[in-house]
Amino acid sequence: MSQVRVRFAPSPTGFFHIGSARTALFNWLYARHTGGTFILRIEDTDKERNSEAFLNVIYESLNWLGLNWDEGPKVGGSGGGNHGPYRQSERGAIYKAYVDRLMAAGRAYEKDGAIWFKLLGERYEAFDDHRKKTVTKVRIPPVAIEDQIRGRVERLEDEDFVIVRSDGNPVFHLVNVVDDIAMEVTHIIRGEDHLSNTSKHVLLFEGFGAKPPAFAHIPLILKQNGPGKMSKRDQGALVEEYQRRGYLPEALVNFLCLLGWNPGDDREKMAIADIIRLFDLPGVNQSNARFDDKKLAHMNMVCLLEQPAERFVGLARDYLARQDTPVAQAALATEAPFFRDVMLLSQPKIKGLEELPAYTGYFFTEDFPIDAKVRDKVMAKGDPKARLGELAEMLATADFSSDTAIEEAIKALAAKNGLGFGDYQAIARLAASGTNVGPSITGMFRVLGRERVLARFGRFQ
RNA sequence: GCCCUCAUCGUCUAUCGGUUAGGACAGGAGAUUCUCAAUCUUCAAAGCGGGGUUCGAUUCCCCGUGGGGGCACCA
Repeated sequence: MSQVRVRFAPSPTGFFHIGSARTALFNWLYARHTGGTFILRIEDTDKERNSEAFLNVIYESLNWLGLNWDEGPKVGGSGGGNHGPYRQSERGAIYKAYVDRLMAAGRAYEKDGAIWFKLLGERYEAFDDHRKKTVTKVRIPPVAIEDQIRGRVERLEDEDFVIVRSDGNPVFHLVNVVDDIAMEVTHIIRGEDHLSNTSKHVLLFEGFGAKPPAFAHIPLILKQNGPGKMSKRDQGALVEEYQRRGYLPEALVNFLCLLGWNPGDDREKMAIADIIRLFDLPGVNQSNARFDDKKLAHMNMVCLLEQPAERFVGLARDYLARQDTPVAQAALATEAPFFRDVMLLSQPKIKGLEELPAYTGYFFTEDFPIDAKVRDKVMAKGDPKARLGELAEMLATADFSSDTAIEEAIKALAAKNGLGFGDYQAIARLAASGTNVGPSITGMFRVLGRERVLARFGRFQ
């Protein structure tokens, strides 16, 4: 029975946080690394905040990240295992049975309408400074765990605590432990914010006569600016935002892996298969990590550059299809080969798919804007109108079949007039695209085609 | 206030007692190029403080300081 079973247990709040994503990721990696089972369990005991739409946020984010679960909701008919149901809202009877066992064993009692877990030891009264009242304490030895990441951690738990509220609802600590026992979870990989809860959990495991699983508390992700851990309200905290902005899931996954873990050498960009092979719990860092969107953006660019042509064109199409702007509509309405050419011309130049509309807009309409500031700057130097005329005349009969053919033609023209390529470049770009940034003008001309280029030159004032 | 935990460039990190303390992102400079990116070269940038242990500590121990988390009939 050395089969690893790990679980990711989010509660459906309507948001899928970057920190949750990493917790899910580390659990998933460990399961895949060990050939174990990755369980998705929904902690939806808070009925007020629970809804089907909120559940979908979780499913969609996990799916997008590629973190498939072996047991849990939406897996086959029975949840992919015989440990279901996997939503806590459907496990009430199980919790009740476990609490009854505790009561029968004298490890739980009722007080003020709630059910309390009973610590076994000498009792005494003490004044609690924080709560400003006298409480009953219990003398027991501190609870010690051997954390897979932090080593030995000891903490004293010296008060009975509530496990079922007076309204009949079981509390987090109880359901969490009961489910981990019932689902035969072997490793609990969770955020460090739960480290202080672990003593309660261990006591509960023992109260149920169960051997506590291994614990691994991973460091937290701190917000980019300001103090504290990242929370849902922080800029860039939601997974769906990256999905919406056209980030590649493998880029986010790779980035998240590096926040608190590394392969032990200088490798950063890695295939997921390699990460799975190299990942292990003792390799996880102990200190919190600050989120860095610049590094994420860089990782995304690296991934984008690596994409095979057809995949990139597909990604670009998918991204634009979600935009619902005139530019995106126009782009999608063009012939597939033209669309493809434009995207492949842009692939090595952009840092993210979200730059696409602004970067390629002028390819898809004749009604593109002319940047006034750029125009002023370009027109102020030399005699751009004359250069444009010479270029138009030459291009009317030039070979448009390849970038190099166009390049040679322009260079020949420049040489003939005792000028350089640069004397033609700026005005040609401005007339053809309305701006001063973009792919090489030779590529731009080839893709636009002679007719369009000359027409744009002709219209340029 | 109490408890737990962490500590290397601005940021993410490597180093498992002996290194010119390495890499990446961000930043500076340069090269290249038809612009902008990318790319290449290059510069700047770190062991929180104080005690120990040791021939020798970034590395091990203690104290302090600082950061983070937790102290509910929230999850």
